[in-house]
Amino acid sequence: MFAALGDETRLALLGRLYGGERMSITELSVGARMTRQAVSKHLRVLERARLVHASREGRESLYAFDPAPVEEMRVYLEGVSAQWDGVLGRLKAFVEGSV
Amino acid sequence: MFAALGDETRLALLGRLYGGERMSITELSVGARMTRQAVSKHLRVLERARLVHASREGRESLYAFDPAPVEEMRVYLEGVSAQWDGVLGRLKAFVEGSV
DNA sequence: GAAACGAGCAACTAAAAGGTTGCCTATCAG
DNA sequence: CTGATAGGCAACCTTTTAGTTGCTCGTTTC
Repeated sequence: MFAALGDETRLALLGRLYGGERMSITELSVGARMTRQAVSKHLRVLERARLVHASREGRESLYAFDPAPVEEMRVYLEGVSAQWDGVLGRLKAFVEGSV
Repeated sequence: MFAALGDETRLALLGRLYGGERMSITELSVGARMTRQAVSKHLRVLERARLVHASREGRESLYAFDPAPVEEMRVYLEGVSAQWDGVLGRLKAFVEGSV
């Protein structure tokens, strides 16, 4: 997931889908300075990371933002922060104890 | 920052520094199945992302985990989640209103 | 002071990622 | 039915990234 987000183009795509609107590949390609195929590839990367999902509708694939992974990451980082505070606390205690 | 975290090796390095201990490059290279130079390069990537910082001590560079960017990201994602809930709410209202 | 250790730098190779082009299929509109 | 539109697939090129090797330099240690 970090890898999927670690690309400006993909972040931009997510930004456009973030409004909640479902968009086709061609639609998403309009602003981008790259071909439809390139956009398509990026969307698949995002899809593999579950940040986005597609649904075929007639002749077009509509992509939509998927918030679950973001939420999961948020929760995970909360844990990281909390544990790190614990680590700092123990280090502080250790240093003070050894003076 | 996403790009920096989007690499297994670097995540592993962060994992080892996460304990709060400062470690030298050679120390960090021990478990890794790659050369010291490769580890060194990864550490610089992490350093550029401010996830880690080094301090020279005699002939060795000691690297330490830096929690600030993680915290920033956590806060940022909080905003993302909150706004997204807003987006969903508006969409729901719109759909119901248009029926 | 010499051997050993920790690390930096530069050049190089290999592999992966980002992008393009060309062609083909399915769907929609006239 | 025909033409235009949306997209998939595969081959290809180019740039970046991950990793290695060889050499050099400063710091310890004996």
